[in-house]
Amino acid sequence: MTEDSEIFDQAASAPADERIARALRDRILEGHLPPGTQLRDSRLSAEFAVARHTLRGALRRLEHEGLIVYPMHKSAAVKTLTADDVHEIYRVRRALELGAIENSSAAPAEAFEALEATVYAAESAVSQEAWNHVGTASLRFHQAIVGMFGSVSIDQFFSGVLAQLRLAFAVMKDEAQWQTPWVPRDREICGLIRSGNRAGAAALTRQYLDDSERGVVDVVRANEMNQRRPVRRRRANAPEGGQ
Amino acid sequence: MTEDSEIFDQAASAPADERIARALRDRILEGHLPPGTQLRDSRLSAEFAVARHTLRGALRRLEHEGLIVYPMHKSAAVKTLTADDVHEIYRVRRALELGAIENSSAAPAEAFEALEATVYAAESAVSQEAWNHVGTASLRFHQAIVGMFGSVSIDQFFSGVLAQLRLAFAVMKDEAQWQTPWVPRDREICGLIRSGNRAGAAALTRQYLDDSERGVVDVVRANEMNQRRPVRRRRANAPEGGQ
DNA sequence: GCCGTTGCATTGTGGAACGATCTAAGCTAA
DNA sequence: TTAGCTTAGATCGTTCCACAATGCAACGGC
Repeated sequence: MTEDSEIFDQAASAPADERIARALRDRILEGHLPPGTQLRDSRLSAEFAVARHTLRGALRRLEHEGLIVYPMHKSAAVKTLTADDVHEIYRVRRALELGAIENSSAAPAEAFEALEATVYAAESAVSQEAWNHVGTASLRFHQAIVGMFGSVSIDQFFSGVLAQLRLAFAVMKDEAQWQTPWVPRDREICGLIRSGNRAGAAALTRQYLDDSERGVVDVVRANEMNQRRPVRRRRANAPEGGQ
Repeated sequence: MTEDSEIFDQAASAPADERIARALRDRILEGHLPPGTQLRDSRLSAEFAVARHTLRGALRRLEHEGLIVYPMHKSAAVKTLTADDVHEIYRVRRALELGAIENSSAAPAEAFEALEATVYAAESAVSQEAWNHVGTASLRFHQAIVGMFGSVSIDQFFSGVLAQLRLAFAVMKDEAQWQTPWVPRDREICGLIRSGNRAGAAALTRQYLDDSERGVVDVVRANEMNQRRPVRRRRANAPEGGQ
């Protein structure tokens, strides 16, 4: 309810560049704009019916969030994760998630409730076979882990990092089957944290992150192989594949 | 040398947004633009001889870094830290600095060398009585602590948080005398980390952060008292005090 | 087949303009 | 006098247009 009204407010009164950034972000994270898709500002400004300046502002936002790259004098493009990017993401995950678990004795009760709620949501998504929500729900659990720090800036930062991780999910053929096995492990970690077994939870999480990183790197590497042949741009006024 | 050329390159070829953002950031962090200073885009665009669009881009950057506030339909202004802001900053510092210390066994040797170098730089600043550099040098030590994670994104994030902290330093009357006492404590923490005494280093750092937070909150609170009477804007074409 | 040249698309930035909105001054009325 | 309303000006948010700078791809010479 409060969340609905908040979304509505932002959609209505937010500045145009933020609205457009949100729209593009959604398209990217839903996988409708696969990594590598070129985002030409003239085309997008026409599509969203805003001036080029405004659209560029939205692209700058997404660039800062790490969802797109925006080189000088070149088109913006949806970021294609490299293996190094994935390693960096998991460096952050290890630092923050393990740190938050070590520190979980200082977390308030609400934070533990939030953990439970997110795991339950992920399990619900699995049982309802809402496969495309499973990955997001699982990430929300890990967001809740880091949320135990109680710091809004860390939450925002980590949220951006996980958004980048979803770039990798977006190119998976069968995301559902890849995501599902992690949920029981989330449940187990959640239980250990709530029971106060910090060392156990940390050990399990470390293993979880190692396994997950390996898996994601494999996907990214496989994709690198596929995209060895560079997609060449159309000349003149050809209608451009990627939407 | 390499750093010089890098700075030169950026100053020459970087987009105008970034150049101006850098200039304003420097002015703010040096204390030339005290918190609360209004940053009117029309005036600044004239001053920097760029279009308003370009300048607004720079302001958006600084807004994202948390150095200025930029409300809808109101002037941007240098951020005035509240006590809550300070608490948030120290939540981040506790999470990352203590986490990095706990994790320091996994850090490479270079990271320990970097620690040593930054502490030495701070001590040099003290002995050379370069008072206005002491605070920056000390913060660089803490940046180096977090650097032990080996994650560039965490480094960037933490760098932004410490920049916000410098907003509080900027309003201090005698920053030098405030900063100096912390350097010996930095030295002690550095020694404990390098000797592998993680628990000791963590305990000392925790106490350090508690003391530091108290001090900064006092400064911020005192400033809040002073600024109870709002500075009213000039009408018409009065030349505006700030900068 | 390789390499420089050239032309076009696209980006980077500047400038002017207009409506929207906020702030402050001025005015009216109790 | 003072509270409240009105109004004018300043500033922001956005758009449109223009032009130089840059990069990319096709073209042509060797």
